[in-house]
Amino acid sequence: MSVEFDQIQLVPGYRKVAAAIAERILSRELPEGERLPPETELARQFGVNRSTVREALRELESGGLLERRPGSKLMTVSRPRHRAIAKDVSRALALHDVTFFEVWEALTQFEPPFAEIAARNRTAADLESLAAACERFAQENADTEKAVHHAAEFFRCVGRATHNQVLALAQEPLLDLLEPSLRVMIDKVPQARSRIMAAQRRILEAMTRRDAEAARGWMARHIRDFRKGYELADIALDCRIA
Amino acid sequence: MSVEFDQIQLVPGYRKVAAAIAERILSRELPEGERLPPETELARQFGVNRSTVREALRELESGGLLERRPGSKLMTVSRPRHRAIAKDVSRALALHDVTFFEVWEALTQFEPPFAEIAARNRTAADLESLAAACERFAQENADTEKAVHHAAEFFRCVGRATHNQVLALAQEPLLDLLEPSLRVMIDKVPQARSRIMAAQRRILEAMTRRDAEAARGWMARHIRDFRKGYELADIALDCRIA
DNA sequence: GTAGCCTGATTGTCGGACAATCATACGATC
DNA sequence: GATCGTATGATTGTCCGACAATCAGGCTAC
Repeated sequence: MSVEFDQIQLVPGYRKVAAAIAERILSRELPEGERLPPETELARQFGVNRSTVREALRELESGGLLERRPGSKLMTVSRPRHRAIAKDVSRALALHDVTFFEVWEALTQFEPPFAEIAARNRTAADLESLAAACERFAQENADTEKAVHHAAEFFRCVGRATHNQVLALAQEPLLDLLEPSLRVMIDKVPQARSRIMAAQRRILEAMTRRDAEAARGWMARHIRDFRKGYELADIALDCRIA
Repeated sequence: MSVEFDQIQLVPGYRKVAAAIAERILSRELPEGERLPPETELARQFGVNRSTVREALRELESGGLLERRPGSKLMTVSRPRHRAIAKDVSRALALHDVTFFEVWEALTQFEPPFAEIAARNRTAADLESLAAACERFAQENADTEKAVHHAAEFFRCVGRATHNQVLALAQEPLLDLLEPSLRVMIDKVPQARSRIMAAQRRILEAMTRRDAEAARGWMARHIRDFRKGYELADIALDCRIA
Protein backbone atom coordinates (compact mmCIF):
# COMPACT_ATOMS: atom_id res chain seq x y z
CA MET A 1 0.00 0.00 0.00
CA SER A 2 1.25 3.43 -0.88
CA VAL A 3 1.23 6.34 1.53
CA GLU A 4 0.57 9.56 -0.32
CA PHE A 5 0.97 13.08 0.93
CA ASP A 6 -0.56 16.18 -0.52
CA GLN A 7 1.95 18.55 -2.00
CA ILE A 8 2.71 21.19 0.59
CA GLN A 9 2.81 24.65 -0.89
CA LEU A 10 4.41 27.63 0.73
CA VAL A 11 2.57 30.78 -0.24
CA PRO A 12 4.76 33.86 0.04
CA GLY A 13 3.50 36.70 2.19
CA TYR A 14 2.93 39.18 -0.60
CA ARG A 15 0.55 36.74 -2.20
CA LYS A 16 -1.34 36.13 1.00
CA VAL A 17 -1.73 39.86 1.54
CA ALA A 18 -2.93 40.32 -2.02
CA ALA A 19 -5.39 37.47 -1.62
CA ALA A 20 -6.70 38.90 1.64
CA ILE A 21 -7.33 42.31 0.12
CA ALA A 22 -8.77 40.82 -3.07
CA GLU A 23 -11.22 38.76 -1.08
CA ARG A 24 -12.46 41.84 0.74
CA ILE A 25 -13.01 43.56 -2.58
CA LEU A 26 -14.71 40.59 -4.22
CA SER A 27 -17.05 40.22 -1.26
CA ARG A 28 -17.87 43.90 -1.63
CA GLU A 29 -16.81 44.60 1.92
CA LEU A 30 -14.60 47.18 0.27
CA PRO A 31 -16.92 48.94 -2.17
CA GLU A 32 -15.78 50.60 -5.36
CA GLY A 33 -14.20 53.98 -4.79
CA GLU A 34 -13.25 53.15 -1.23
CA ARG A 35 -9.81 54.45 -0.39
CA LEU A 36 -7.33 51.92 0.84
CA PRO A 37 -5.37 52.72 4.01
CA PRO A 38 -1.79 53.92 3.48
CA GLU A 39 0.90 51.31 3.01
CA THR A 40 2.38 51.75 6.46
CA GLU A 41 -1.01 51.21 8.02
CA LEU A 42 -1.62 48.08 5.92
CA ALA A 43 1.79 46.79 6.91
CA ARG A 44 0.88 47.32 10.55
CA GLN A 45 -2.48 45.58 10.21
CA PHE A 46 -1.11 42.56 8.36
CA GLY A 47 1.98 42.47 10.54
CA VAL A 48 4.37 42.50 7.60
CA ASN A 49 6.86 44.88 6.16
CA ARG A 50 5.88 47.71 3.88
CA SER A 51 7.86 46.17 1.03
CA THR A 52 5.71 43.08 1.27
CA VAL A 53 2.56 45.17 1.17
CA ARG A 54 3.84 47.04 -1.84
CA GLU A 55 4.45 43.84 -3.78
CA ALA A 56 0.91 42.78 -2.99
CA LEU A 57 -0.43 46.12 -4.16
CA ARG A 58 1.38 45.79 -7.49
CA GLU A 59 -0.36 42.47 -8.01
CA LEU A 60 -3.79 43.92 -7.29
CA GLU A 61 -3.06 47.01 -9.31
CA SER A 62 -2.15 45.04 -12.42
CA GLY A 63 -5.30 42.97 -11.95
CA GLY A 64 -7.33 46.18 -12.04
CA LEU A 65 -8.77 45.74 -8.56
CA LEU A 66 -6.94 48.81 -7.33
CA GLU A 67 -6.10 52.03 -9.06
CA ARG A 68 -4.86 55.43 -8.19
CA ARG A 69 -7.19 58.26 -8.98
CA PRO A 70 -5.24 60.86 -10.95
CA GLY A 71 -3.62 63.33 -8.61
CA SER A 72 -4.02 61.22 -5.54
CA LYS A 73 -1.66 59.08 -3.57
CA LEU A 74 -3.95 56.63 -1.88
CA MET A 75 -5.11 53.60 -3.79
CA THR A 76 -8.82 53.25 -4.36
CA VAL A 77 -10.81 50.10 -4.98
CA SER A 78 -11.89 49.91 -8.60
CA ARG A 79 -13.79 47.59 -10.87
CA PRO A 80 -11.44 46.33 -13.57
CA ARG A 81 -11.93 48.34 -16.72
CA HIS A 82 -13.10 46.32 -19.69
CA ARG A 83 -10.38 47.69 -21.90
CA ALA A 84 -7.63 46.71 -19.49
CA ILE A 85 -8.97 43.18 -19.12
CA ALA A 86 -9.34 42.82 -22.85
CA LYS A 87 -5.74 43.86 -23.36
CA ASP A 88 -4.59 40.98 -21.18
CA VAL A 89 -6.75 38.54 -23.09
CA SER A 90 -5.62 39.64 -26.53
CA ARG A 91 -2.02 39.65 -25.35
CA ALA A 92 -2.44 36.09 -24.14
CA LEU A 93 -3.99 35.03 -27.43
CA ALA A 94 -1.22 36.68 -29.40
CA LEU A 95 1.37 34.79 -27.37
CA HIS A 96 -0.51 31.58 -28.06
CA ASP A 97 0.04 32.11 -31.78
CA VAL A 98 -3.58 32.72 -32.64
CA THR A 99 -4.16 32.72 -36.40
CA PHE A 100 -6.07 34.99 -38.75
CA PHE A 101 -8.50 32.19 -39.29
CA GLU A 102 -9.27 31.75 -35.62
CA VAL A 103 -10.06 35.43 -35.23
CA TRP A 104 -12.09 35.52 -38.38
CA GLU A 105 -14.05 32.43 -37.37
CA ALA A 106 -14.79 33.96 -33.98
CA LEU A 107 -15.96 37.19 -35.61
CA THR A 108 -18.18 35.13 -37.91
CA GLN A 109 -19.82 33.51 -34.93
CA PHE A 110 -20.05 36.53 -32.67
CA GLU A 111 -20.79 39.60 -34.70
CA PRO A 112 -24.00 38.72 -36.57
CA PRO A 113 -25.83 37.73 -33.37
CA PHE A 114 -24.46 40.82 -31.67
CA ALA A 115 -25.83 42.99 -34.46
CA GLU A 116 -29.19 41.29 -34.11
CA ILE A 117 -29.36 41.87 -30.38
CA ALA A 118 -28.06 45.41 -30.71
CA ALA A 119 -30.75 46.20 -33.25
CA ARG A 120 -33.36 45.21 -30.71
CA ASN A 121 -31.83 46.84 -27.64
CA ARG A 122 -30.20 49.96 -29.01
CA THR A 123 -31.11 53.29 -27.54
CA ALA A 124 -31.11 56.65 -29.26
CA ALA A 125 -27.70 57.32 -27.72
CA ASP A 126 -26.32 54.08 -29.14
CA LEU A 127 -27.58 55.07 -32.55
CA GLU A 128 -25.79 58.38 -32.26
CA SER A 129 -22.46 56.83 -31.34
CA LEU A 130 -22.86 54.28 -34.13
CA ALA A 131 -23.54 57.05 -36.62
CA ALA A 132 -20.58 58.99 -35.29
CA ALA A 133 -18.29 55.97 -35.65
CA CYS A 134 -19.58 55.39 -39.14
CA GLU A 135 -18.94 59.02 -39.99
CA ARG A 136 -15.43 58.96 -38.57
CA PHE A 137 -14.48 55.99 -40.69
CA ALA A 138 -15.85 57.72 -43.77
CA GLN A 139 -13.91 60.90 -43.01
CA GLU A 140 -10.60 59.62 -41.76
CA ASN A 141 -9.69 56.45 -43.58
CA ALA A 142 -6.69 57.55 -45.59
CA ASP A 143 -4.28 56.81 -42.78
CA THR A 144 -4.04 53.04 -42.30
CA GLU A 145 -3.76 53.35 -38.56
CA LYS A 146 -6.87 55.49 -38.25
CA ALA A 147 -8.83 53.36 -40.67
CA VAL A 148 -8.33 50.13 -38.74
CA HIS A 149 -9.00 51.87 -35.47
CA HIS A 150 -12.26 53.38 -36.66
CA ALA A 151 -13.35 50.10 -38.18
CA ALA A 152 -12.85 48.40 -34.81
CA GLU A 153 -14.58 51.27 -33.07
CA PHE A 154 -17.73 50.64 -35.07
CA PHE A 155 -17.85 47.09 -33.76
CA ARG A 156 -17.30 48.39 -30.27
CA CYS A 157 -20.38 50.59 -30.61
CA VAL A 158 -22.39 47.59 -31.73
CA GLY A 159 -21.14 45.66 -28.72
CA ARG A 160 -22.19 48.42 -26.36
CA ALA A 161 -25.58 48.64 -28.03
CA THR A 162 -26.34 45.04 -27.07
CA HIS A 163 -26.52 46.28 -23.47
CA ASN A 164 -24.99 43.02 -22.39
CA GLN A 165 -21.68 43.37 -20.60
CA VAL A 166 -20.72 39.77 -21.17
CA LEU A 167 -21.08 40.15 -24.91
CA ALA A 168 -19.37 43.53 -24.97
CA LEU A 169 -16.42 42.25 -22.98
CA ALA A 170 -16.11 39.03 -24.94
CA GLN A 171 -15.86 41.10 -28.09
CA GLU A 172 -13.10 43.40 -26.94
CA PRO A 173 -10.10 41.09 -27.25
CA LEU A 174 -11.34 40.11 -30.67
CA LEU A 175 -11.23 43.72 -31.77
CA ASP A 176 -7.73 44.09 -30.37
CA LEU A 177 -6.75 41.29 -32.70
CA LEU A 178 -8.86 42.58 -35.56
CA GLU A 179 -6.79 45.75 -35.74
CA PRO A 180 -3.45 44.12 -36.57
CA SER A 181 -5.25 41.66 -38.85
CA LEU A 182 -6.87 44.46 -40.76
CA ARG A 183 -3.70 46.54 -40.80
CA VAL A 184 -1.81 44.08 -42.97
CA MET A 185 -4.70 43.63 -45.35
CA ILE A 186 -6.55 46.88 -45.87
CA ASP A 187 -3.93 48.62 -47.99
CA LYS A 188 -3.55 45.64 -50.28
CA VAL A 189 -7.22 45.60 -51.21
CA PRO A 190 -8.25 48.80 -53.02
CA GLN A 191 -11.96 48.27 -52.53
CA ALA A 192 -11.69 47.39 -48.84
CA ARG A 193 -12.45 50.86 -47.51
CA SER A 194 -15.52 51.41 -49.62
CA ARG A 195 -16.84 47.93 -48.77
CA ILE A 196 -16.42 48.61 -45.08
CA MET A 197 -18.11 51.96 -45.41
CA ALA A 198 -21.04 50.48 -47.30
CA ALA A 199 -21.46 47.68 -44.75
CA GLN A 200 -21.39 50.10 -41.83
CA ARG A 201 -24.06 52.25 -43.48
CA ARG A 202 -26.30 49.25 -44.12
CA ILE A 203 -25.92 48.02 -40.57
CA LEU A 204 -26.53 51.46 -39.14
CA GLU A 205 -29.63 51.81 -41.27
CA ALA A 206 -30.96 48.45 -40.12
CA MET A 207 -30.34 49.40 -36.51
CA THR A 208 -32.17 52.64 -36.99
CA ARG A 209 -35.20 50.72 -38.23
CA ARG A 210 -34.69 48.17 -35.43
CA ASP A 211 -34.59 45.57 -38.16
CA ALA A 212 -32.74 42.79 -36.32
CA GLU A 213 -32.84 40.39 -39.25
CA ALA A 214 -31.31 42.89 -41.65
CA ALA A 215 -28.69 43.99 -39.14
CA ARG A 216 -27.62 40.40 -38.70
CA GLY A 217 -27.52 39.78 -42.40
CA TRP A 218 -25.46 42.80 -43.28
CA MET A 219 -23.09 42.13 -40.45
CA ALA A 220 -22.62 38.59 -41.71
CA ARG A 221 -21.70 39.96 -45.13
CA HIS A 222 -19.41 42.50 -43.53
CA ILE A 223 -17.46 39.71 -41.84
CA ARG A 224 -17.46 37.57 -44.99
CA ASP A 225 -15.89 40.53 -46.76
CA PHE A 226 -12.96 40.40 -44.40
CA ARG A 227 -12.23 36.87 -45.43
CA LYS A 228 -12.44 37.81 -49.06
CA GLY A 229 -10.01 40.61 -48.27
CA TYR A 230 -7.43 38.14 -46.99
CA GLU A 231 -7.80 36.03 -50.07
CA LEU A 232 -7.43 39.04 -52.36
CA ALA A 233 -4.43 40.25 -50.39
CA ASP A 234 -3.00 36.76 -50.63
CA ILE A 235 -2.57 36.35 -46.89
CA ALA A 236 -2.55 32.80 -45.58
CA LEU A 237 -5.31 32.43 -43.01
CA ASP A 238 -3.41 29.91 -40.97
CA CYS A 239 -0.46 32.12 -40.14
CA ARG A 240 -0.29 33.81 -36.79
CA ILE A 241 -1.15 37.44 -36.16
CA ALA A 242 1.66 39.93 -35.53
CA MET B 1 -5.90 81.93 -28.18
CA SER B 2 -5.46 79.21 -25.67
CA VAL B 3 -2.15 77.62 -24.95
CA GLU B 4 -2.60 73.95 -24.21
CA PHE B 5 -0.10 71.56 -22.77
CA ASP B 6 -0.21 67.80 -22.90
CA GLN B 7 -0.68 66.22 -19.56
CA ILE B 8 2.71 65.20 -18.29
CA GLN B 9 2.71 61.81 -16.73
CA LEU B 10 5.33 60.48 -14.40
CA VAL B 11 5.64 56.77 -14.81
CA PRO B 12 7.13 55.12 -11.73
CA GLY B 13 10.20 52.98 -12.19
CA TYR B 14 8.62 49.66 -11.39
CA ARG B 15 6.17 50.19 -14.19
CA LYS B 16 8.86 51.11 -16.67
CA VAL B 17 10.83 48.01 -15.76
CA ALA B 18 7.73 45.86 -16.11
CA ALA B 19 6.94 47.42 -19.49
CA ALA B 20 10.49 46.87 -20.69
CA ILE B 21 10.45 43.19 -19.78
CA ALA B 22 6.91 42.72 -21.11
CA GLU B 23 7.91 44.21 -24.45
CA ARG B 24 10.78 41.76 -24.77
CA ILE B 25 8.42 38.90 -24.10
CA LEU B 26 5.70 40.14 -26.46
CA SER B 27 8.26 40.60 -29.25
CA ARG B 28 9.37 37.02 -28.59
CA GLU B 29 12.89 38.14 -27.96
CA LEU B 30 12.45 36.24 -24.72
CA PRO B 31 10.87 32.96 -25.81
CA GLU B 32 8.64 30.87 -23.63
CA GLY B 33 10.51 28.84 -21.07
CA GLU B 34 13.48 31.21 -21.07
CA ARG B 35 14.80 31.79 -17.61
CA LEU B 36 14.93 35.36 -16.43
CA PRO B 37 18.18 36.60 -14.85
CA PRO B 38 18.20 36.83 -11.06
CA GLU B 39 16.74 39.93 -9.44
CA THR B 40 20.11 41.40 -8.51
CA GLU B 41 21.29 41.07 -12.07
CA LEU B 42 18.11 42.71 -13.42
CA ALA B 43 18.55 45.52 -10.91
CA ARG B 44 22.08 46.04 -12.14
CA GLN B 45 21.04 46.04 -15.81
CA PHE B 46 18.16 48.46 -15.35
CA GLY B 47 20.14 50.56 -12.90
CA VAL B 48 17.48 50.41 -10.23
CA ASN B 49 17.15 48.82 -6.84
CA ARG B 50 16.17 45.23 -6.35
CA SER B 51 12.96 46.30 -4.59
CA THR B 52 11.91 48.15 -7.72
CA VAL B 53 12.63 45.10 -9.85
CA ARG B 54 10.63 42.93 -7.49
CA GLU B 55 7.57 45.19 -7.78
CA ALA B 56 7.85 44.95 -11.55
CA LEU B 57 8.11 41.17 -11.37
CA ARG B 58 4.93 40.97 -9.28
CA GLU B 59 3.12 42.89 -11.98
CA LEU B 60 4.32 40.55 -14.72
CA GLU B 61 3.72 37.51 -12.60
CA SER B 62 0.09 38.40 -11.98
CA GLY B 63 -0.34 39.09 -15.69
CA GLY B 64 0.83 35.54 -16.38
CA LEU B 65 3.85 36.58 -18.42
CA LEU B 66 6.21 35.17 -15.83
CA GLU B 67 5.90 32.14 -13.62
CA ARG B 68 8.07 30.07 -11.41
CA ARG B 69 8.44 26.46 -12.38
CA PRO B 70 7.67 24.33 -9.34
CA GLY B 71 10.79 23.73 -7.32
CA SER B 72 12.79 26.48 -8.93
CA LYS B 73 13.76 29.96 -7.88
CA LEU B 74 14.34 31.73 -11.15
CA MET B 75 11.37 33.12 -13.00
CA THR B 76 10.68 31.76 -16.46
CA VAL B 77 8.84 33.40 -19.32
CA SER B 78 5.42 31.83 -19.78
CA ARG B 79 2.39 32.20 -21.98
CA PRO B 80 -0.57 33.22 -19.84
CA ARG B 81 -2.67 30.20 -19.05
CA HIS B 82 -6.22 30.37 -20.37
CA ARG B 83 -7.67 29.49 -16.98
CA ALA B 84 -5.83 32.28 -15.23
CA ILE B 85 -6.88 34.86 -17.80
CA ALA B 86 -10.47 33.67 -17.66
CA LYS B 87 -10.49 34.04 -13.90
CA ASP B 88 -9.63 37.71 -14.24
CA VAL B 89 -12.37 38.23 -16.78
CA SER B 90 -15.07 36.52 -14.78
CA ARG B 91 -13.96 38.36 -11.65
CA ALA B 92 -14.27 41.62 -13.52
CA LEU B 93 -17.73 40.73 -14.78
CA ALA B 94 -18.85 39.72 -11.31
CA LEU B 95 -17.72 43.08 -9.96
CA HIS B 96 -19.63 44.79 -12.73
CA ASP B 97 -22.85 43.24 -11.42
CA VAL B 98 -23.41 40.96 -14.35
CA THR B 99 -26.87 39.38 -14.27
CA PHE B 100 -28.15 35.87 -14.82
CA PHE B 101 -29.79 37.09 -17.98
CA GLU B 102 -26.60 38.45 -19.44
CA VAL B 103 -24.78 35.18 -18.88
CA TRP B 104 -27.67 33.17 -20.21
CA GLU B 105 -27.99 35.35 -23.30
CA ALA B 106 -24.28 34.98 -23.97
CA LEU B 107 -24.53 31.21 -23.62
CA THR B 108 -27.46 31.24 -26.01
CA GLN B 109 -25.38 33.03 -28.61
CA PHE B 110 -22.11 31.20 -28.11
CA GLU B 111 -22.77 27.59 -27.34
CA PRO B 112 -24.86 26.39 -30.29
CA PRO B 113 -22.34 27.65 -32.85
CA PHE B 114 -19.54 26.19 -30.76
CA ALA B 115 -21.26 22.83 -30.78
CA GLU B 116 -21.64 23.05 -34.53
CA ILE B 117 -17.98 23.84 -35.09
CA ALA B 118 -16.88 21.25 -32.56
CA ALA B 119 -18.93 18.59 -34.32
CA ARG B 120 -17.02 19.31 -37.50
CA ASN B 121 -13.54 19.64 -36.02
CA ARG B 122 -13.56 17.17 -33.18
CA THR B 123 -10.87 14.53 -33.06
CA ALA B 124 -11.13 11.06 -31.56
CA ALA B 125 -9.41 12.40 -28.45
CA ASP B 126 -11.99 15.19 -28.11
CA LEU B 127 -14.73 12.62 -28.35
CA GLU B 128 -13.14 10.65 -25.56
CA SER B 129 -12.87 13.59 -23.20
CA LEU B 130 -16.46 14.57 -24.02
CA ALA B 131 -17.65 11.08 -23.23
CA ALA B 132 -15.63 11.10 -20.04
CA ALA B 133 -17.11 14.44 -18.96
CA CYS B 134 -20.58 13.14 -19.77
CA GLU B 135 -19.91 10.03 -17.76
CA ARG B 136 -18.58 11.98 -14.78
CA PHE B 137 -21.70 14.10 -14.64
CA ALA B 138 -23.85 11.00 -14.76
CA GLN B 139 -21.88 9.34 -11.97
CA GLU B 140 -21.22 12.20 -9.58
CA ASN B 141 -24.12 14.59 -9.60
CA ALA B 142 -25.50 14.11 -6.11
CA ASP B 143 -23.19 16.72 -4.63
CA THR B 144 -24.24 20.16 -5.86
CA GLU B 145 -20.68 21.35 -6.13
CA LYS B 146 -19.57 18.42 -8.24
CA ALA B 147 -22.67 18.58 -10.40
CA VAL B 148 -22.18 22.19 -11.45
CA HIS B 149 -18.50 21.62 -11.98
CA HIS B 150 -19.01 18.63 -14.21
CA ALA B 151 -21.72 20.44 -16.15
CA ALA B 152 -19.30 23.27 -16.85
CA GLU B 153 -16.58 20.79 -17.70
CA PHE B 154 -18.70 19.34 -20.48
CA PHE B 155 -18.92 22.77 -22.10
CA ARG B 156 -15.17 23.12 -21.71
CA CYS B 157 -14.65 19.95 -23.67
CA VAL B 158 -16.91 21.28 -26.41
CA GLY B 159 -14.88 24.49 -26.47
CA ARG B 160 -11.63 22.60 -26.83
CA ALA B 161 -13.14 20.46 -29.56
CA THR B 162 -13.66 23.54 -31.73
CA HIS B 163 -9.87 23.71 -32.03
CA ASN B 164 -10.14 27.47 -32.00
CA GLN B 165 -8.32 29.12 -29.15
CA VAL B 166 -10.28 32.34 -29.47
CA LEU B 167 -13.55 30.53 -29.03
CA ALA B 168 -12.26 28.34 -26.22
CA LEU B 169 -10.89 31.31 -24.31
CA ALA B 170 -13.98 33.45 -24.87
CA GLN B 171 -16.05 30.66 -23.38
CA GLU B 172 -14.04 30.22 -20.20
CA PRO B 173 -15.22 33.26 -18.24
CA LEU B 174 -18.76 32.36 -19.14
CA LEU B 175 -18.33 28.96 -17.58
CA ASP B 176 -16.87 30.53 -14.46
CA LEU B 177 -20.11 32.45 -14.18
CA LEU B 178 -22.25 29.50 -15.17
CA GLU B 179 -21.13 27.58 -12.09
CA PRO B 180 -22.51 29.97 -9.49
CA SER B 181 -25.58 30.51 -11.64
CA LEU B 182 -26.26 26.83 -11.80
CA ARG B 183 -25.43 26.32 -8.14
CA VAL B 184 -28.38 28.36 -6.94
CA MET B 185 -30.78 26.73 -9.36
CA ILE B 186 -29.99 23.06 -9.79
CA ASP B 187 -31.22 21.89 -6.39
CA LYS B 188 -34.50 23.72 -6.74
CA VAL B 189 -35.41 21.96 -9.96
CA PRO B 190 -35.81 18.21 -9.48
CA GLN B 191 -35.63 17.34 -13.14
CA ALA B 192 -32.58 19.54 -13.82
CA ARG B 193 -30.00 16.78 -13.49
CA SER B 194 -31.75 14.35 -15.77
CA ARG B 195 -32.35 17.05 -18.35
CA ILE B 196 -28.68 17.98 -18.36
CA MET B 197 -27.68 14.35 -18.63
CA ALA B 198 -30.03 13.77 -21.55
CA ALA B 199 -28.82 16.89 -23.36
CA GLN B 200 -25.18 15.92 -22.91
CA ARG B 201 -25.87 12.46 -24.30
CA ARG B 202 -27.66 13.87 -27.33
CA ILE B 203 -24.88 16.34 -28.02
CA LEU B 204 -22.22 13.69 -27.57
CA GLU B 205 -24.05 11.40 -29.93
CA ALA B 206 -24.37 14.12 -32.56
CA MET B 207 -20.67 14.88 -32.25
CA THR B 208 -19.85 11.23 -32.67
CA ARG B 209 -21.79 11.22 -35.94
CA ARG B 210 -20.19 14.57 -36.87
CA ASP B 211 -23.72 15.84 -37.27
CA ALA B 212 -23.11 19.57 -36.87
CA GLU B 213 -26.74 20.52 -37.34
CA ALA B 214 -27.97 18.15 -34.65
CA ALA B 215 -25.19 19.15 -32.25
CA ARG B 216 -26.19 22.77 -32.64
CA GLY B 217 -29.83 22.01 -32.16
CA TRP B 218 -29.42 19.95 -29.03
CA MET B 219 -27.05 22.47 -27.56
CA ALA B 220 -29.62 25.21 -28.20
CA ARG B 221 -32.21 23.17 -26.29
CA HIS B 222 -29.71 22.51 -23.55
CA ILE B 223 -29.25 26.24 -23.04
CA ARG B 224 -32.98 26.93 -23.28
CA ASP B 225 -33.41 24.41 -20.50
CA PHE B 226 -31.27 26.53 -18.25
CA ARG B 227 -33.62 29.43 -18.67
CA LYS B 228 -36.57 27.24 -17.92
CA GLY B 229 -34.74 26.14 -14.81
CA TYR B 230 -34.50 29.69 -13.55
CA GLU B 231 -38.18 30.21 -14.15
CA LEU B 232 -39.08 27.01 -12.34
CA ALA B 233 -36.74 27.90 -9.46
CA ASP B 234 -38.33 31.31 -9.37
CA ILE B 235 -35.05 33.17 -9.76
CA ALA B 236 -35.25 36.65 -11.24
CA LEU B 237 -33.09 36.79 -14.34
CA ASP B 238 -32.18 40.41 -13.83
CA CYS B 239 -30.49 40.02 -10.49
CA ARG B 240 -26.77 39.85 -10.27
CA ILE B 241 -24.77 36.69 -9.85
CA ALA B 242 -23.34 36.08 -6.36
C1' DG C 1 24.75 4.34 -7.03
C1' DT C 2 22.92 6.50 -3.03
C1' DA C 3 22.96 9.28 1.02
C1' DG C 4 24.96 12.92 3.45
C1' DC C 5 27.31 17.32 3.65
C1' DC C 6 29.25 21.72 2.18
C1' DT C 7 29.17 25.95 -0.40
C1' DG C 8 27.44 29.57 -3.21
C1' DA C 9 23.41 31.69 -5.36
C1' DT C 10 18.81 33.35 -5.02
C1' DT C 11 14.57 34.65 -3.07
C1' DG C 12 11.42 36.36 0.67
C1' DT C 13 11.26 39.42 4.19
C1' DC C 14 12.75 42.86 7.14
C1' DG C 15 14.24 47.58 9.04
C1' DG C 16 15.47 52.04 8.17
C1' DA C 17 16.26 56.02 5.26
C1' DC C 18 15.21 60.12 2.23
C1' DA C 19 13.45 63.02 -1.70
C1' DA C 20 9.33 64.12 -4.16
C1' DT C 21 4.66 64.76 -4.12
C1' DC C 22 0.01 65.50 -2.17
C1' DA C 23 -3.39 67.54 1.31
C1' DT C 24 -4.42 70.96 4.26
C1' DA C 25 -4.35 74.92 6.87
C1' DC C 26 -2.77 79.52 7.67
C1' DG C 27 -1.46 84.10 6.38
C1' DA C 28 -0.35 87.73 3.05
C1' DT C 29 -1.57 90.39 -0.84
C1' DC C 30 -4.50 92.51 -4.06
C1' DG D 1 -13.52 88.16 -0.64
C1' DA D 2 -10.58 85.77 -3.80
C1' DT D 3 -6.10 84.46 -5.00
C1' DC D 4 -1.57 83.45 -4.01
C1' DG D 5 2.45 81.83 -1.26
C1' DT D 6 4.10 79.26 2.37
C1' DA D 7 4.49 75.97 6.16
C1' DT D 8 3.49 71.44 7.84
C1' DG D 9 2.42 66.69 7.95
C1' DA D 10 1.26 62.45 5.41
C1' DT D 11 2.25 59.26 1.77
C1' DT D 12 4.56 57.22 -1.94
C1' DG D 13 8.69 55.88 -4.81
C1' DT D 14 13.12 54.52 -4.36
C1' DC D 15 17.19 53.25 -2.24
C1' DC D 16 20.49 50.61 0.95
C1' DG D 17 21.85 46.92 3.74
C1' DA D 18 20.78 42.77 6.13
C1' DC D 19 19.55 37.84 7.12
C1' DA D 20 17.08 33.27 7.13
C1' DA D 21 15.31 29.84 4.11
C1' DT D 22 15.68 27.47 0.07
C1' DC D 23 17.79 25.75 -4.25
C1' DA D 24 21.68 23.96 -7.31
C1' DG D 25 25.71 21.64 -7.74
C1' DG D 26 29.78 19.34 -6.32
C1' DC D 27 32.24 16.46 -3.22
C1' DT D 28 32.75 12.66 -0.04
C1' DA D 29 31.75 8.35 2.30
C1' DC D 30 29.55 4.22 2.31
